[in-house]
Amino acid sequence: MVKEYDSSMTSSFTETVYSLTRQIPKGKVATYAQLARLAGNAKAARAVGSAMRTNPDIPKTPCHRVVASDGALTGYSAGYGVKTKREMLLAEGVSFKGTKVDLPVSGWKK
DNA sequence: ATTTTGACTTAAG
DNA sequence: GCTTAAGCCAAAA
Repeated sequence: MVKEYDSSMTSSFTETVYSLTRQIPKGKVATYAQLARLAGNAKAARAVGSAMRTNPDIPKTPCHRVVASDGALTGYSAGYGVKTKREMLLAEGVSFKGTKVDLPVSGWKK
């Protein structure tokens, strides 16, 4: 039997980020810096975005719930870009402040 | 192994 | 409030 590596056991910074992203409750949003910090590297916010860009599975990893440190919606590989991202968050009950997310209200944890 | 790039963040003008 | 510059880390070429 060929040894198949368990996708849920891969030890990588990116995998950790995916796990955290899946833990984001609906109607809430987390920032890249937040995930980076929870992943172990507070300064790896950029790497978090790179990991998301790899984006293995959309329904499995709600990357649309991840926004910039200021609540601004950045990039998005699916749909029409940030446009779709905003619609998805809005549909989940996330509060918006103009073009950005109201972090104090819809921010993940506090 | 080295270089490039990228869905970031903060500071300064 | 927006733009530019520099700093940071990790994955891909």
